[in-house]
Amino acid sequence: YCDALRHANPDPNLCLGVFGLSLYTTERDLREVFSRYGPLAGVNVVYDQRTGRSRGFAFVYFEHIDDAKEAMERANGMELDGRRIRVDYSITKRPHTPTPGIYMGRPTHNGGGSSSSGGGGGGGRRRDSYYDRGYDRYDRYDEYDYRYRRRSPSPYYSRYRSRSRSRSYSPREWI
DNA sequence: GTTGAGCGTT
Repeated sequence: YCDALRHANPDPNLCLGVFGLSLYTTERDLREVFSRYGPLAGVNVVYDQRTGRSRGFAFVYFEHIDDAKEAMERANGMELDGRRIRVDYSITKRPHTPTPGIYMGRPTHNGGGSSSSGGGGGGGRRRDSYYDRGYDRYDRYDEYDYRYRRRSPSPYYSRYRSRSRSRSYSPREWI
């Protein structure tokens, strides 16, 4: 998407990215502003996982594409909480599926292993192209590692394995 | 009310 960001504007889309926000602009504030252009399907301010503060950008989902278009044009450059905001059609459509950040399936020694990769066996949800976008950049093991180091060698393997039956995810899908 | 260029988790 670097290309898309550098060059042309992303294609019109129900999801708008709003950037340059004040740290104090809330989803409610955004909803107030953007619902002027039409019904919203949702608003998501992106927060820093550690501090809990806004990262200064958000995503606004419209229900109708023409409302999204109008909002894009009218709200782009508007001032909000003392900041001039940028509004674009979103490139990414949705957040990544949250993962514990560690591979919890069985190691796939023998090449053939169980069913195909990429889909995963156990009937877990299949990843579609939405979820794959930008995946390798963000869903790194490293991002989560800081929470888990200094613990026993494989705490999650044992903990989650025992629980996994009652949970909805399929271990082999985690990274 | 740190900022500040940014396309994503609670």
